[in-house]
Amino acid sequence: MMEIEMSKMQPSQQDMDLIDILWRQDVDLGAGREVFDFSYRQKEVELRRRREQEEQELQERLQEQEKTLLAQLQLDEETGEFLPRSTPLTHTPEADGGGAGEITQNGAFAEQEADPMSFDECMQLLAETFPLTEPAESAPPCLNTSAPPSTDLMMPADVPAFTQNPLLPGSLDQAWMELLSLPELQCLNMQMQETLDMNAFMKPSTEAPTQNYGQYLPGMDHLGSAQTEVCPPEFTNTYNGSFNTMVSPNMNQLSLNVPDVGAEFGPEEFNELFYPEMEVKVNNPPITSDGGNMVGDPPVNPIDLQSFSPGDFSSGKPDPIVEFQDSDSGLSLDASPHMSSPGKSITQDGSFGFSDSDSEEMEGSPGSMESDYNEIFPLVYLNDGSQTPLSEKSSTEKQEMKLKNPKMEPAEASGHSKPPFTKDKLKKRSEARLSRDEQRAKALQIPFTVDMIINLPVDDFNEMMSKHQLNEAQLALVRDIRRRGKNKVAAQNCRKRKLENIVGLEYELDSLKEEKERLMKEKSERSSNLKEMKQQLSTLYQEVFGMLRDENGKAFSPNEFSLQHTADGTVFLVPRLKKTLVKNI
DNA sequence: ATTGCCTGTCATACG
DNA sequence: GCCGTATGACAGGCA
Repeated sequence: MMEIEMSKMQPSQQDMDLIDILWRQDVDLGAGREVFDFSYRQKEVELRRRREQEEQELQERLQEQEKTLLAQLQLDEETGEFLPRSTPLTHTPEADGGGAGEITQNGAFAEQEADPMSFDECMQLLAETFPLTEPAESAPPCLNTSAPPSTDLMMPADVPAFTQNPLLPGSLDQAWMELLSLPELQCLNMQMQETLDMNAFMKPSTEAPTQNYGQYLPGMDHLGSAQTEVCPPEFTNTYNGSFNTMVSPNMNQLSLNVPDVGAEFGPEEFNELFYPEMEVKVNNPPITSDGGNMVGDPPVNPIDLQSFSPGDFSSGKPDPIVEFQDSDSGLSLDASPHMSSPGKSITQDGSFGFSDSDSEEMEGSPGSMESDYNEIFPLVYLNDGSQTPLSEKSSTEKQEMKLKNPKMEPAEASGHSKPPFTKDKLKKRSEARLSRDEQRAKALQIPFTVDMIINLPVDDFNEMMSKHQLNEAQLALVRDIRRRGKNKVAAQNCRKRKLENIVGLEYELDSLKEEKERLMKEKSERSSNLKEMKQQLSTLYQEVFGMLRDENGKAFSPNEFSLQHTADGTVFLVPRLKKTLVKNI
């Protein structure tokens, strides 16, 4: 019993691997890791417990900070603003340099005598002084309702940066820094980071594109950052919504506020908000000392925090999301409507729409016909209608084309039961082949896409051809393309069938071998039985024959007589000579 | 450099 | 006879 309990408490590495695999599989279903991971849940409970304890300490610390903050301020009775006291209590970050982390911009942690004003009084004062900060929150001195972050975040959008409020500079920064530097919150941040990444990955069609265009589209980073600066409310809402859904319920409001900061401010501001100076973070004693029980956990990386901001992911080190570009998602970038959007457009080298293999091919054969074609017709490229010069085509034909294009290359797309790598290679080769034909078609200025040429039914194909005056070379090329395309698919199907036949024959061969083995065994058994029965019959014969006597009580000679029996079981003693005679007769 | 595999293409046969 | 399909054979790319 104890062992079972222990095994439950400490799942083996194999169990953890299994859980991990199952979780990764179920992520698509929207299930979170915590559903499966026992240790994860346990960790959360432990985290919650520790967090409550830390909250207690933080409350006290924040009270201290607020007191020191207010101690440095004096109320301007004309403007109603708090102004720094003339007494130079503050230290600029530069002055602080890499010094003790306790001393920050406003000297929040300066070791001075605290103002006798209570924290509640301070909060009351703050609420009265800053009407923009929604005093309704009037803030019990609890972090969960967290006056500091929320007040900052609720500044109107036209207040450009957090630091522009001279009255609430460093102490709140410091508080947030400390909050985020706590080991538990580091852990939470990392979990949030993971979840955020996963969330972005799981919602590529709705949120991820708008969030990540900046990184997907080189040269458009400025757009991303601009978007960050003037983050539209729906964007922020979307982001918050997605974030809120992914944050575990037991995460307190403090954690929920974090992405708001990122959404409200750009990543730079976000970074500054939490890390006005790296030195402060690095040298901040509470960070390192409090992280004692999280040995090995790296400190919160500003880049990690940056990923909370929806706008510009491109700055700093590569975001994990970037990996998704290379991941084998099974999505064709060429097929993606986003990629054909004006954002990508007819790009730098005019190679819009060409696959990687196309590029490789072009590079691999610099003097080839394809590259020449590319020089001759740099932009007139036939890409599934997006760039086709099909101006004369009727709308019905275009619609037909749109309907038919999605099912192009069916044998390549889905019909194969080959291993994935084979499929990928097949696709790559197919793209290369298509690109050759496309290059040729482009060279001869054929106004159809290769897909159309190959996949249209005969009647439609003929109709299409009849509507365009093509010269001999164009006609020949079009028919070649169609023939090659169809034959290619046929060859693929043929090979597939051949493989299936081989597999089927192998299976049949195995079955026949098994059957043969079974029959041989059965034959052997029957032969053995027959032999045994013959032996028994011989024994019985001799026994019966030996018991027979003639009138004189003499035994019959086996050379002269034999026993024979009929179907009804009657046994006769037959003289051998006689029998021979009878037989002869 | 060789080899085996994969794929595209051609030629041909068949329905 | 045309078209689509099937298949053997060949060539080229690739690991």
